[in-house]
Amino acid sequence: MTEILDISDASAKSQFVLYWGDMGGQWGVNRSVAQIHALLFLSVSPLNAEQISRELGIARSNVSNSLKELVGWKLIRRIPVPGDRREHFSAETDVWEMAMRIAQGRKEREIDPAISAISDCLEKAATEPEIHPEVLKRMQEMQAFLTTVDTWYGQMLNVPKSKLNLLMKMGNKVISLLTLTGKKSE
Amino acid sequence: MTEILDISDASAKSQFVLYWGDMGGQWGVNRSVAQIHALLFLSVSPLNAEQISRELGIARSNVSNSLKELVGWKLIRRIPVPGDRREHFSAETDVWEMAMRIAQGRKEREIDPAISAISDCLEKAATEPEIHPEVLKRMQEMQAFLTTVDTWYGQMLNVPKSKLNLLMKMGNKVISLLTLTGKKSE
DNA sequence: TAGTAATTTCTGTAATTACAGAACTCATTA
DNA sequence: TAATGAGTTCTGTAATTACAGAAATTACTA
Repeated sequence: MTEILDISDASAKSQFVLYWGDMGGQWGVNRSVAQIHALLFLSVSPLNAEQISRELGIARSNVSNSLKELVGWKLIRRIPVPGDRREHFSAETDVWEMAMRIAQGRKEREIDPAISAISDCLEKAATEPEIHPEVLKRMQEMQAFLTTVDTWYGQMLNVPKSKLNLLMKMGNKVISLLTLTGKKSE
Repeated sequence: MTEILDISDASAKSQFVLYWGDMGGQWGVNRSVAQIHALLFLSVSPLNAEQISRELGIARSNVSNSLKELVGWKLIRRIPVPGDRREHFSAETDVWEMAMRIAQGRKEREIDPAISAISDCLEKAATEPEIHPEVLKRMQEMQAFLTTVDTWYGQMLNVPKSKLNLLMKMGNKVISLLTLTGKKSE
């Protein structure tokens, strides 16, 4: 009988859950998923589906599907609670780790398919001698760009978080390090 | 009387437009908008709304709204064509520039609102002495993270494209430059 | 093996979003 | 000032997506 989440501190916390929920809209995640994620992110102990359902007032089935999606993004994971048959879930709370999981998911869902789609186009273009050279060039540039970004993403995902943090904190100072090679640009 | 786009090379090009259109779905852009963007991206000369409408078979009104949205993202711009009263549009074709415009838009629409939403929560949390310290900590970490990313984004947006390109091409090699400070991480 | 709790999948409905076509506005020219 | 062309806004419908509740499945317990 897991203790139901104490709601006495609901205000700031539940406000966070609500905000996060409809920001999900902007981010392309539906409200239920985003709310559940927020709730788990702020929960100090793992929650089961039933608790989440009651806490957020959303249907049990919806919770089930949303949890599946969050697990798919690796933003939450199943936590076995000894002596309790029900599945419990808790969220990744390291924000950097979280960001990297999301980045990984986006790479797979957004960039990779784009690259392969453009590859198809370029293949077909190769069979069209009459294609306008400028059109071909633009497709190629897009392809090259996406490939660069993809590779970069892939590399960054394997960089330890602390280094990433450092890198970002340095921000554009990093640029000066490169300026040794000092080409004029734009 | 602007010459209508020659469709003889339609296949690879129109395939690109179609692909791009439904990849828009993944990226959170609707099909019409994405298709129009793709079409303009591959067009060597500016197009007017009527041409776009006919070429893609979408309603004139829809084209009008979509163009407005693309202009809002600064991915296309109005091009006055001398001797033609109609408005013509052409897309940014520099892929780096394009990416930066999108990044800028996302920063404004996704990150900035998130930061201010969390600020609200933290403000409210400050008035709740009973709040669980761990909950507070997590909110703060999220806030700090988003702020770091936001600042970083802001700085990167002002870096010349060629440097960005270089930076990405170097990828994780950049990390080694920092390793001088050589902390062990994770 | 029957019974029950937990979870998932299915089915229909509600809500949202995308879109076409019509109506309208504004500018231009006759 | 009427007539025409371009562009936008409005209105209703279609398509999609989100979701609740029911039915079905799976896992455990007696």
